[in-house]
Amino acid sequence: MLYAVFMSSTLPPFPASQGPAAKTPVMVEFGAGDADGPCLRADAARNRARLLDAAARLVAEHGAAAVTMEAVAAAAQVGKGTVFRRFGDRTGLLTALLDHSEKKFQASFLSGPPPLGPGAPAVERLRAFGCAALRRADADLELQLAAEPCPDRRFVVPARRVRHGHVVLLLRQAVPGADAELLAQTLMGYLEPALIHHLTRQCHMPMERLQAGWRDLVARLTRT
Amino acid sequence: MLYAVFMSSTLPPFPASQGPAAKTPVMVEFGAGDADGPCLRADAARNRARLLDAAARLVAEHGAAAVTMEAVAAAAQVGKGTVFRRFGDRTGLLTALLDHSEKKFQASFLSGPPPLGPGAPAVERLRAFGCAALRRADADLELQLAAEPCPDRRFVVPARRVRHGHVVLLLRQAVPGADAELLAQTLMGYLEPALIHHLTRQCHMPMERLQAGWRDLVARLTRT
DNA sequence: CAACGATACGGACCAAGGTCCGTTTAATTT
DNA sequence: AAATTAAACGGACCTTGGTCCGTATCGTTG
Repeated sequence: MLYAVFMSSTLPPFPASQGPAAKTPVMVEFGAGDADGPCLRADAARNRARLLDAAARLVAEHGAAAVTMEAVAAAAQVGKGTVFRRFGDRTGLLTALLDHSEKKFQASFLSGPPPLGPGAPAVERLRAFGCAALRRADADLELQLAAEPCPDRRFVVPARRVRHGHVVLLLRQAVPGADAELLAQTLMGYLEPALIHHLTRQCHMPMERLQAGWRDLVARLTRT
Repeated sequence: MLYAVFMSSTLPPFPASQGPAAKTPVMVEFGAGDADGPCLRADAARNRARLLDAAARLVAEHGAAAVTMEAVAAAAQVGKGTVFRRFGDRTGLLTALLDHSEKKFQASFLSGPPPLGPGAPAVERLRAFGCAALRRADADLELQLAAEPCPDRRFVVPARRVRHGHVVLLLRQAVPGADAELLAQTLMGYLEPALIHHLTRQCHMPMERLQAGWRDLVARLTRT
């Protein structure tokens, strides 16, 4: 798969910008090791696990807003600096928390059974993709909202690039003549957590309406 | 005009959550006074002007990132608390900075000459609206990015509601059978400052492509 | 197993947004 | 003009994200 490199959103955050630019940061090696970050040192791995565990507990017990970097550090019995070294920033930590389910989702549309995975016609996959994405977003909306990065990073987030790439691919098949890039961005916009939150929680729209909206959207956009 | 109440995005921010809920906050009175905030006390008005002036100067000279609440307060020779009382928060201040041009834009599509204003067929107005919005966004992207509120307020911002309402109206005319609400959200998503920033500044797409994309989008969505 | 270099650790420190509340001042009433 | 009151003022203070760097630890090499 061409964009498999993007799958893990918890690579190394970026080797901590410590000291001036004279530290030869060893450049992140993609694809090393297995699922999680490429072979951390023993203590680092242990702390990472403790931190994620503590963060998850905080979310479960007091909501995403309670996930303060200091609170997490304290709950994991670890120094604050450690949290930042491991996850870069708050967004990174929250994203790591979402990583597992996001990867499952990715797997399902990259290589799962049709109509989501390969095997079904592009338009049908597109339909299924949106509905699945909506369901997934609805599941842990609060966390996804809290994990949203600042505006100028939002489109560079690995998870988003994977989804985007997928939609572009499907669109190119489904509607060859069009500007797939832009069409894909439009479709992705419909799946934005902030929008879903607004529509479902603030406007009280039922999920079915959003899904119908997505199907209609796909229909209109792919109509030749 | 039905949604004229939303036009000024610099009403009173919200009477500062001072003290417990026993202060009878007098409820914001819409539509009082003229353009700017409804008849402030003399000193308040003076300070407001000074603050906006100082903020604008800071943006011009050192970019939006330099617009620190303390920096603005200092530059305007005013206490920090004053800045917050007047504008609520950083987003409020930045939004106030954008208010003037936003109102001009609103006027142009609410009551300006066709094809933007009333008089042209809905689809045509929709096309014109997007292209104008794209141009406007491109003008002071940095500021608009910096003014973006947290995810769960993004859709409640007055300026956004005006635009949204307008698009819904046009869509209802142009494509009667559809779910105009959702279609409008989709279209609005294409005009999101963050997206425009990504496409033009990070992907180096020319503005013309974005505009063509918009026209295509409108064409597809309004096709019966 | 001792020495060593790379990596991780921790918490003091900084910056900036946001709140609080005692004091001052503009407007209104008598 | 004095008294009164609602509103505005200012800056100390709190919280939280993020940085820095001296110290401790891991894992490897001789």
